[in-house]
Parts: sequence; C-alpha cells; structure tokens
Amino acid sequence: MDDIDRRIVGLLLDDADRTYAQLGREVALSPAAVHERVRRLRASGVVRRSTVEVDPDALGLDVLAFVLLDTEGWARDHVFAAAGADPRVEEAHSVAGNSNFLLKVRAAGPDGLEEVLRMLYQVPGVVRTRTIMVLRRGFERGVSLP
Amino acid sequence: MDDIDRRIVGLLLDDADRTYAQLGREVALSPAAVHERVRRLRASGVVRRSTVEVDPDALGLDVLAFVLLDTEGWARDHVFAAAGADPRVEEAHSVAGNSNFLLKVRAAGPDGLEEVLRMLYQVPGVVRTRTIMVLRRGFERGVSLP
DNA sequence: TGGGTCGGTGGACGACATCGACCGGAGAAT
DNA sequence: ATTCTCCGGTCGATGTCGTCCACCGACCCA
Repeated sequence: MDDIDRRIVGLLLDDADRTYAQLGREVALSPAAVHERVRRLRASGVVRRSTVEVDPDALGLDVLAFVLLDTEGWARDHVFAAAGADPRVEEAHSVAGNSNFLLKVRAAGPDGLEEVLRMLYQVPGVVRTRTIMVLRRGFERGVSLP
Repeated sequence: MDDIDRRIVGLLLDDADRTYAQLGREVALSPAAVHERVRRLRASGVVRRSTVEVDPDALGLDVLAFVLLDTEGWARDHVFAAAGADPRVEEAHSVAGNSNFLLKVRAAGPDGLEEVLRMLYQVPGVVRTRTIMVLRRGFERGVSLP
C-alpha cells in the first residue's frame, strides 16, 4: 500500500472504467504492472468490488431517511441482521449518543419507509425510532481521496 | 426503463465487472443488445458512473460520524458548497426535524473530524452542530434492488 | 560476492467491447 | 387491410484490451 497504490485507488474511485493503459500512463507504469497492483488491491480487500452509481429517482426510490433506533438490552446482532435483510436499509451503524443505532433507509414512497419501521419494531429490544426525513439531497458520494 | 433494464441495473450494482456476454445470458439477450441498453442507461443518467468500493480502514479512514447542523437564516447553498468542497464530507442533506442539515463525515482520526467541524462553523448561518459518532459499522451498501 | 525475492517491462494470445449491416414486429397513416 | 416507418433486436467482423508468461534489474541478507 504505497503512494502509487493510493493514486490508483483514487483514480478507480473516480472512474472504474479506465483501462489499465490509461491508469499506467497516469502513474507512470506499464499496463501489466498496474494490472498486477489492482489484482493485489482486490485480493487484499482494499478494493472490495466494482459497482455502478445509479440515480435513485430513476428507479423510483424517492424517499430517503435516517432512522435513529433506541433499544433496551443488547440488541446489536438482531438489529444488524434484520436491517441487513431488507434491501431498503442501505446502512446500519451502532452509534454513540442518545440513540443506539442509526440506519439509512431508501424507499419507494412513504409506505416503503413505514414498512421498514414496522419491521424494525419486530426486532427484540427495539423500543423507539426517530426518523429524520431528507428533504433535499445535497450530494452523496462515496469515499474520496483528498 | 423496462423490466430488463432494471435487471441489468441490479446486476451491475452487484458487480460491474460482468461482461456483456454474461449480462446477456442472464437477461436472455445478445451481448450487443445489452451493450446498447447499458449505453442508453448511461446516456439517460440512470447509471451515472462506475466506481469501486473500497475498505475505508485500509485507507486509514477509521472515523465515521454523522453531523447534525443547526443554522439561522437561509444557509442551504453555503452549507452544500462548503461541505462539497471537503472530500471528508461524503454526504450532505437538508432534512426535516430539529436540525436543518445532516452530513456524513469520514476522516482519518478524530483530528480530521474536528477540522471538518471547525470548517463548518466558518459557514455563514451555522450556529450549532451535534455529532453522532459511529462506534461500529454494521454495513454500508449502496442502492440495491429488491 | 552471490543467490533469492520482489516488482517491473515487453510481447503474444485470446477474449471482449464496439460497430455496421441486416431483419422482424408493432403502430400509425392512408 | 396494407404498407411505411421506426425501434430494438441478432449476427458477424474488427480492433482494442485484459491477461499471462518469460525475462530482467534492484535490493536485501547471508
């Protein structure tokens, strides 16, 4: 994980369609050398997978909300399992503060969000939810390098 | 944007390295037909770009937090602009509830997070922040189709 | 000094993306 | 009802690119 690796990761984060020849030109290496570095970045788990960034609205996913979850007792494993099983929950974190968990939920309409909330109340230990509705998305980008 | 398009998007979300031949087999279409559909999905903005999912820890980004932002007056444009200029802010949303904005911040160590907070207080209108620190990431996946 | 290892180069090969020519079916207009 | 048109598909050709292999130089340590 040297500086060249970090530059390669940064370039791939920006656009994973770059060819090895292009990457090689940008980091002053042969295509084969870049190929080998990327292979190792993937093998070591630094690069997990390549995916595609989509417009949620185009898929009808027009509701975005963050849900704070309050629980009683140790509920982490149940919460993560239940949340992970619903594709509408994009993220789940255990957090510090007044609540125990924070989920990011994206759904097609308010009904979808409500279904997620109902599902969450089935989870043993969950006693309260507080939903922060997103009015307007400023931006959503993934990890990006400085 | 028919059902086949949705299936293609779902497959690309899962793994964008699939060849057109593979995609074609999965949706019962020729490689060329899939190629044309993907070209149009990109042109129409449904698919924005292809990127790579990385392990934040491998890049030293070990701090994740959500920051609730309280403002006075109309501060949206300033907030989004300032937040967008800092690569440590991965998301920024205008939200309903007790606070006006919700940011997702990922940094290398607590110092990076504090720098982001200091930067935010420079933004005209910002009067308070509340930071929700993530103790443990359950999962972070992007949009996924049911 | 000399062998071993690691990471790089260059070239060859086959797979794949990409394009063009052709084709068939659904609608619209006559 | 028939013909025209257009959209979206298949098929096949071509050039680029990913991928592998053999070789090489630098560096480390005995």
